[in-house]
Amino acid sequence: MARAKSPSRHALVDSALKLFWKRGYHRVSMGDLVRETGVGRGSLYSDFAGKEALFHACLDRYQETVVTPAFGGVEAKGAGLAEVGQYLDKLLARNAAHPGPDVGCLVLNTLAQVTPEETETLARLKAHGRRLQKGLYQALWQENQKHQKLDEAEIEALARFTLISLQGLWAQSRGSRDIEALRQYCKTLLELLANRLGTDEVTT
Amino acid sequence: MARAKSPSRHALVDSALKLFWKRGYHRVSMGDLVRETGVGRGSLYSDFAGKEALFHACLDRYQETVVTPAFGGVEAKGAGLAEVGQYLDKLLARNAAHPGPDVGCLVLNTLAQVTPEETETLARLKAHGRRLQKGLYQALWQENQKHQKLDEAEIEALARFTLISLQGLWAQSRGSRDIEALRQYCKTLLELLANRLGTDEVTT
DNA sequence: AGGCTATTGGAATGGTCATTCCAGAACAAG
DNA sequence: CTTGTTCTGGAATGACCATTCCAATAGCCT
Repeated sequence: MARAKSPSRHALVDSALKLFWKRGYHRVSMGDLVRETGVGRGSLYSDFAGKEALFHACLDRYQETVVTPAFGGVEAKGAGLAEVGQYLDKLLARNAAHPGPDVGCLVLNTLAQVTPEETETLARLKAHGRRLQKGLYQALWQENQKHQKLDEAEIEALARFTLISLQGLWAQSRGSRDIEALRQYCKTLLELLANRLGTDEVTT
Repeated sequence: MARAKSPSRHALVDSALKLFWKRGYHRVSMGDLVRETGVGRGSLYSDFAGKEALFHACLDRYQETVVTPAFGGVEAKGAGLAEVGQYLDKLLARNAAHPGPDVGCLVLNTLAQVTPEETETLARLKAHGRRLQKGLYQALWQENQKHQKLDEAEIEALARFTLISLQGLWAQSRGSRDIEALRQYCKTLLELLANRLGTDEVTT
């Protein structure tokens, strides 16, 4: 029936994801996507309803191939502050690997450009936030078991704080090449969290 | 010589600022600006070299009319953690005053959309970051005088952390209507800072 | 009023973009 | 090879945009 698709669907989405991530949704044209993916213009429109649908596929793939590998450790059963530290290390390592100004987080970049009308896109961004929040809550809860200094509401607040604060890390990484500043930020964040939870050293 | 300008130059820039702030640089067209400001198309181009120059004027005016009123207290001589708390209160109050999803911070919104080529714009954004960083450093330094728990390098790191973390607050405020979450974030941030500085209560 | 200058807003220009269309190429099966 | 199907990529379409131009207009001074 169908002829073998030249680049597999995953490869296609990966190429598109790379472009969207680097330049942001609005700065990528369909022409760019045709050039980058190697897939014909007509085929793009028969595989996806349009530019926005393709972007949604990219957001989903981003969760699988970027968020899960980095954040999965925090979501794992029994994870604590140490796993949060490892997550931060992964973010820093990715940042250091890039040559130019970093690309930051696809979700956060999109958030700053999206309009209230693009409800489908917004829904995906919110789901991402809930995912991180939940993972952080579990890890902090686990860590709190050691000394039981906080009640559940306080852990909830601390997880929320961490999530919002982390968004600053991504925003910052877009504009600055100063990796040392980012490293220092991560170190301070971990110290503050450890301090509040009563854990005095964090072993990564 | 010159005829009185219909809306004063400040009023013109204020109108443009409002639009840019709400919708972002790329989502505002010159047609929008003509409609909103009430100034003729030709006049806009004789007063400013183009859209980007007008935007730069808006960024400058943003510093004067938005940043200074909110952040000036932190920059004042002798300011400490209490003034940082007042600054956060002002941010929250502005957020609560808006009906729809908040506009966040013009500088941060722009940061997510700007390209590395727009050097003039980038320079202004970086200057903004330096301004906040400096103010925060001074306030934290002042607060640290009370108990002298930290050395200067640690204060520097704490100021950097606070700055990056605050960027998350603005990012978050764009996507969510959950003011309570923002309030909780501010509360937690202040507590963490106070804790690290040895100040146990923060009176605003 | 009459002349001068600054301002105006509509039209024209040249560009980019998403999306649609379609004629032909590439492929598989008979 | 022939037929039927899928894929391709260039061209066409219609929309939007920044910028430039310019004839008409509105205010100011003498």
